Amino acid sequence: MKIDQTYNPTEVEAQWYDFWLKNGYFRADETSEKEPYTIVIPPPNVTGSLHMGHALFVTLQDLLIRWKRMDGFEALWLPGTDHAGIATQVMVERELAKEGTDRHELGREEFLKRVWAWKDEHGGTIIDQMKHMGASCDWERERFTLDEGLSKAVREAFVRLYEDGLIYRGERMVDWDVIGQTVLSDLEVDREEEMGKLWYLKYPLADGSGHIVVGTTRPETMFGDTAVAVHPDDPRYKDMIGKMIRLPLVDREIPIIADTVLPDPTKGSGAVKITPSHDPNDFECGIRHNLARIQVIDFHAKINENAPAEFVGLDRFDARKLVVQRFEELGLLDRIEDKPFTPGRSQRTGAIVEPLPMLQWFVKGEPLAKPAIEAVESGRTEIIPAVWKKTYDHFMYNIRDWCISRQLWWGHQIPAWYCDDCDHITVNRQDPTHCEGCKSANIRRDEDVLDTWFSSALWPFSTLGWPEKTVELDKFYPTQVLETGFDILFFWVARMMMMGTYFMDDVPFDKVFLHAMVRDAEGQKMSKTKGNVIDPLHMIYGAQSEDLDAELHAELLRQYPEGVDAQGADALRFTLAMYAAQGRDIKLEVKRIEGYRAFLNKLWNAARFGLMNLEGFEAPSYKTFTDVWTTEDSSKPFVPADLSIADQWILTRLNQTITEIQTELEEFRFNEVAQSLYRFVWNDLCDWYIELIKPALYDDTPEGAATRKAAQSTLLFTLESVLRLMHPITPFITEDIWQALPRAEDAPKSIMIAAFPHARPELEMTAAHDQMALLLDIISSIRAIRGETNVKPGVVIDEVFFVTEDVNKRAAIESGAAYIQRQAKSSTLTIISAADAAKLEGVATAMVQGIEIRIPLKGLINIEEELARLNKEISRVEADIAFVSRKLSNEKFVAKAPEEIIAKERAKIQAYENEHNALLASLAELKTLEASG
RNA sequence: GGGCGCAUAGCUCAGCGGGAGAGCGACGGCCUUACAAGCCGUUGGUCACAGGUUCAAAUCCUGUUGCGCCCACCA
Repeated sequence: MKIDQTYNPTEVEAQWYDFWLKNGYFRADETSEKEPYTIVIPPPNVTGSLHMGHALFVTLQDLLIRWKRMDGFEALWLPGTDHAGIATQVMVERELAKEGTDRHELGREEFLKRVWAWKDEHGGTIIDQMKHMGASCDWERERFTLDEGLSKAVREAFVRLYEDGLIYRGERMVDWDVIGQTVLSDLEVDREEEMGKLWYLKYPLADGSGHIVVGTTRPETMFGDTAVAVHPDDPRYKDMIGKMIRLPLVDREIPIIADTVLPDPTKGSGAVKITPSHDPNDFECGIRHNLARIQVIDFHAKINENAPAEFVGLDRFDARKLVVQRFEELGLLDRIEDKPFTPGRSQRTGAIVEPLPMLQWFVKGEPLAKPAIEAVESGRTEIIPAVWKKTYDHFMYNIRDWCISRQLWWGHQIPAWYCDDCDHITVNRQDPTHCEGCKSANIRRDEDVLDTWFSSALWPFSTLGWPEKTVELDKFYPTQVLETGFDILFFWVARMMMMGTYFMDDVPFDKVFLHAMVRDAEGQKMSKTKGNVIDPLHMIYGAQSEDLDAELHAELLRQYPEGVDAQGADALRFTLAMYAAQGRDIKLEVKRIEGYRAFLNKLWNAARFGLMNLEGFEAPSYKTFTDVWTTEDSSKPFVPADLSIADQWILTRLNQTITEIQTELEEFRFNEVAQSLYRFVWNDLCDWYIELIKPALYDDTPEGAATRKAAQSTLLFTLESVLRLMHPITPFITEDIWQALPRAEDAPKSIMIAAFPHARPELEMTAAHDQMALLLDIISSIRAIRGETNVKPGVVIDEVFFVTEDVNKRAAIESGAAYIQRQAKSSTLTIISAADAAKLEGVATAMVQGIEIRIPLKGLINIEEELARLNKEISRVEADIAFVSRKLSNEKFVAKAPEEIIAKERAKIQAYENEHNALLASLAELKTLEASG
């Protein structure tokens, strides 16, 4: 049982995933008696590949699942992928374009075959990559939003919502993606402010009595104007209401109408051109006044034949220029103002969307939102961090109907049939053969598919077999936690809440944990154009410079021209957990991943040290040793004999760490979990405990056998326990080491099915812990004197004196002398009285927990240095005294502060004064010594 | 236009009523038989600014400034 001399993450991580998989440890049993703990994965795009955002959610969700699995729950992490309508379709279309064809030439059926082929070829990539992260998903339950079962769920949901009047088809103003050739929902349109212009155009009155000026940001839409609206109370235009305008360029007459809703006398010229076909406001205004709708921009953003000949076929922005030019030529351009505005852009294609009135399918927002709001309000579902609740509420209270139809082929085709002979629409669970209204066989199915997010909204129950009443659904719904990024709070989380409460009559999850966004070290979003992408797989397996893309990874190459070393999935996971403080951007630095790999190397070496010193050590039976974690039963306490105070100290620290981690996990404070582990492993276990027990371990005499065995037991127990605590974050290295540790026959086969530690009262050995803590303080203090007075590390200090009247402390020093001697490189330790201390000449002094430490110099210590050190100490203590006495002399403080605070301050000042006196005495002696040469 | 968040050590961030913490960096010293991917020590901060509440404020309240994000039919 040995492990390699150096920690090689790639080697360590190679074998264990298959081992876990083969043993079926990831499988969740729906018939189990155990309490369920379910997380559904946020399904990544099926054609995507792993990025840092995925790496973060895999880390956090796997952490939760592995923890709960070890903790005795029936843990289900349900994986799957999303068909990602537009994204996937666009990729295949791009491929077709290279072949010089397109989907229309291919036809719907052939095209879909191509997409499925693409999916089959590339769809496994991201799943495979998640496995490299260590994801312990129940792969046997992997789902795909377009698979048979989920398609059935989508169909059922659509039909039911339609039957219940919550889905309707209607003509509404929608945002059209002129590149993607589909409508988009509000959420898929991004708005970013840019500088634009506001053109003031003169529209001549038909009777020749003058003109009216309208302001517009979109002059090219004027071909579709069907009115100009003014406010009835606007004195400037009162007399013009009812008059006709002769619309320039198109030579058509349109009325000036009075409208109280739209025109704002303080904005623009106060008169608004009305283009019902190309502006949402104008659309509404058109309905109010029964205005005609003339579409002048087509679906490819070109001017159509409703405009004068010279404009037909022009791109809308070219047309804009020409319109302005013609107006200027006609002397009808009043003026131009600069004006910032925010055009809507398609999130996917970047195209400036064109608002158009179209017949589309919608889901009603309000009735579905109500119970979802209620669920969060009542605390049934808790959103963490709580700040997001406001955002959720704001969205839900202002929810708008959701446009769910898309003019794509890749997706769930809408189950609606239109009749050519009557206007009946058939919506059915089964494909109909004829019209439900007139029985005609001339029916056509709606060509459109559903928004991808419609199927995602059903994910927490569709993946468990809904609409069938399955055992899985019964066991695992509602899920316990939804863990995802806040960027899809509206797209996904809110909609799952709505659909879950509607179809399942219960929320889809108890808790929603929203994590931060992973960005680069400067806080910039990772993107190809910025060249700041950090690929998780490069971090895990390393990347030679030639593996890196000059464009994509420009920043990384700048930092690491030679490429990066393999850091391992464990180091990446530990780093991401460490970064996962609530409600913040994650500014990922490669250096930090390297730092945590060093931490894992530290753990590795601690284990190696353990193994080297456990040779021949027989592990006690699992049932009586490490198995203490499986039970709260105190009849099975952990009681190795002959524990040293160092042993008791580390066990107490371990127990304290377990307590901390328990709370931190429960409260999703993953960064603190990682921090507690880091501190315990590095500072407590490695820096102190291992050093403290070396003499005991190296002692193979018969007299030392008992303490040696106690140290071995404690070391093994501590290592074994901390591996379990770390396993949810760093599964590979912990398994690898754990498998190498001595174990009894009856131990479990894998750490991942071992029990997660809970704090145990019998490990809280306070007296020994405090005694050891005192010794550690003393050691640190002597080391500090050595360091600051330039005593060479190799030099042994002959004599160290301790002054204290406290019997307990005297006993502690006496019994712990060996620790001090070794750790602080000192030989003779003597406890003396204050009177004898006064006789010492030329000593360095320090104060620890009321104990004076005095080290005679005798050429050992540099006097200059010691004087400097003393003076620094003295001014520090004087500042402390001043601070506390100021507080204590404040009458109000003494009158109003709680008793224990005051008592604490009194004790403090006492201690400071003692220290001060000792230091002053030492200073005086030192000066005498210096004077005498 | 409305809403939310953030300003703490050179850097990245914890802390969120009782005397400012970590990691990295910097500086000094060590190849001490687990680890130089290491060990020992040191340094480093008007906790953005201005008021207020309190015996006590980095922490609570108000305002200011600077960044960031979200929502909004934005002539």
